[in-house]
Amino acid sequence: MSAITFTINKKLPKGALGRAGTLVTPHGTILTPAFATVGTKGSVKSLTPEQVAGLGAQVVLANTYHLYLQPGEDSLRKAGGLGKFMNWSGPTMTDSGGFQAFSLGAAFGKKMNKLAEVKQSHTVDERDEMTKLAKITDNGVEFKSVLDGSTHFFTPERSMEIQNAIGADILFAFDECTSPIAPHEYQKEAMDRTHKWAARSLARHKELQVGAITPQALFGIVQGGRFEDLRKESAKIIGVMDFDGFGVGGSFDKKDMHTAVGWVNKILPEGKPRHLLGIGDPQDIFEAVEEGCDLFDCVAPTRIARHGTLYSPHGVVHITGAKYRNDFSPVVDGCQCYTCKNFTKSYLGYLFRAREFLAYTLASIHNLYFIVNLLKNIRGSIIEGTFSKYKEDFFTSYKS
RNA sequence: GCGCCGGUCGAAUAGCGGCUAUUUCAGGAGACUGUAAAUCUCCCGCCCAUUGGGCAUCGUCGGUUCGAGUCCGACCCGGCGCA
Repeated sequence: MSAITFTINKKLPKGALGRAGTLVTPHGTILTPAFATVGTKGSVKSLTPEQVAGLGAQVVLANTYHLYLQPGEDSLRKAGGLGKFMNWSGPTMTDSGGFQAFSLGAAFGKKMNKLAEVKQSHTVDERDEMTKLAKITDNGVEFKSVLDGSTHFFTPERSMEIQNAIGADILFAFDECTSPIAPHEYQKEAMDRTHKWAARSLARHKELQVGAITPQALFGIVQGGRFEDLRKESAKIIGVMDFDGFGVGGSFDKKDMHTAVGWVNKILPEGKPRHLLGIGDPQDIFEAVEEGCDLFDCVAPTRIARHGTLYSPHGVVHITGAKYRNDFSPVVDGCQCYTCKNFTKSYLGYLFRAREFLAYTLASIHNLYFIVNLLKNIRGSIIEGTFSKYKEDFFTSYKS
């Protein structure tokens, strides 16, 4: 008995993988494709839950590692779960902490992201190994707290227990997110480990669900990096396990991420939802929806917003640019977000220069609205059968 | 008029004989994809250039020295004190 139900309402024509669906969770319904706003620490940075709901967001994704360190699982459990704690009444999800094996491990202290263009193998500087905050073994991941340096050990079982305490509607299996520059040999090793962890996550999750008052759903995560053989193998193995849905995780080659997503989604069972972890660039979203992804999450909209970069249909706007100093038009003409309906580019640029907190709030509202609304429009276009045209028009206008 | 102190890239600063003149802010351009992120990077005298190179510059003009923002002299500004 699953905690969620997923119904496909309409598919893209000609056997394409994309579809519009309805995902019902214990805390509400998500119309897919959809963008999950990221609230890592139980807060969508700079926004109130009312603002998040007001811009049309359907679901919030938080992070197990961060919430475990602070405020801690006991607090979350006593609060009645993440939703009550943060006053978000809608659906919630939690990432397992697996991503931190990458962000605090291989990527720590480096200029690296999960979409690095892959050219040649890099040598690992051993001094870097000493400073990492995450170390991976077959049993789990040893983390050092980013708050106080204390050491903690996550196993798949522990991640499930903590996520159970946090109480989100949809949980993710504990996985290892690898570096995009890791060689095939290591990707294979990490993938095999992730598969074992998936089975352990699932087993512990099922135990924890026995007699649960509010049921939770668990998504398994496909890994395999940028390699076709590994991606397909991972999709086969994870896809037959008894998960409620799936996450597609890890690193991609920026140029053909959608190809890799396609390999995976052709293999995953059609009837279950698929979440593309950590992807949120507008163009990437179009591609991934076309290749069969239903859910997305990404820190980019809120992060770049706080750093002064705003989305527009023509590409990105650096709002502090000198050319906007006396531009008293909205960021996007006709945009229905609270920010565009009420404020000018000139004012926003000024708020950033003056380091006023309102800058971060207004910019985040605009960017989240842009992405959430984009997914809403994509969904509409799938249902109306105009997806291809909508995508083409968007790409023509949008310059990355 | 005399004496003392001080004049460094938009601002504020460091430098007190040794070669690329420091840092902060302001200004300009970027980056950011399951958040160590209200963060980070680069530029910020002029002229060419593909890496790079050439020429300036520390109030002004002289001087000492192999070498001067740094030492000396005169002058010009500003502040304080005494007449």
